[in-house]
Amino acid sequence: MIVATWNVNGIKSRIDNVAAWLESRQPDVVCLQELKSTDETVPREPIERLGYNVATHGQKGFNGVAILSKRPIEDVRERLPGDDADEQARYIEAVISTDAGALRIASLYLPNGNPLGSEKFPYKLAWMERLIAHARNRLALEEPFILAGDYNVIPMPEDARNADDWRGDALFQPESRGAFRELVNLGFTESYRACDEADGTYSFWDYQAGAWQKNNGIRIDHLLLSPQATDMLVSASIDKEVRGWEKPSDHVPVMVQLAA
DNA sequence: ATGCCTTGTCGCACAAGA
Repeated sequence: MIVATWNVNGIKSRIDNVAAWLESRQPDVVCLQELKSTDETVPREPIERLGYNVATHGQKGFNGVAILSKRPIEDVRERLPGDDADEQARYIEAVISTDAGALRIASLYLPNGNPLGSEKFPYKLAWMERLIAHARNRLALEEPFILAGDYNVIPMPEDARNADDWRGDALFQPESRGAFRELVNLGFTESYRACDEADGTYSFWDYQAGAWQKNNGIRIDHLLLSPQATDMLVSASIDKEVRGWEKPSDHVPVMVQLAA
């Protein structure tokens, strides 16, 4: 089965691209981020027509995450635990039954954190601490579990075409990278890196300054696999050609194939 | 470069993104 994550930068503006990609790639489970829509205004029909169930946690204008699945979506939970005052729609988790048993999957949109010096950077770091605490609890269940989404973290210099351009950016701060490392080191496998894919393939290219044409990208969309999910890992890949489509998102789908 | 695009908003300029 194929499990993917894709920050679509507005589901209403991207619905034709999303439907075309679903139809051609036929993924089993897809985590979406940046819906920029409420639950009521997400265009479900073009997705459901292709055979997908849809679970959304939307928000007007900003954020918003979803899980699409050909199989039934069960036990849906919204919001990351740890801060009841946090109103931003950045996390949804559910359980999906497969031929190999139950798979727990989360779609997350980690805060950007820019600009440094604003309240946004400590919010990002606090959100990462909440994610680490929740992930620790989930790993204790010892089940196949995938944390997929837009992490807004460049893990290593080789995950950027020009790492020096990002030295002053929240996505490449030592604190951001350290928290990401701490998360992975709880026992997750960062699937794309683990599959030893070649450097130079990214998951985001800015709309500005011809970043796509120059391949001036960064790899910030990741699928983290629990040990039980890692046992099923066959391959990892990035559908970078989607960035060259008409009216593209600035992110492209990242995916794993699992033996299930 | 506070720049360069793109999306969404109780639009007619601005916030937010990364």
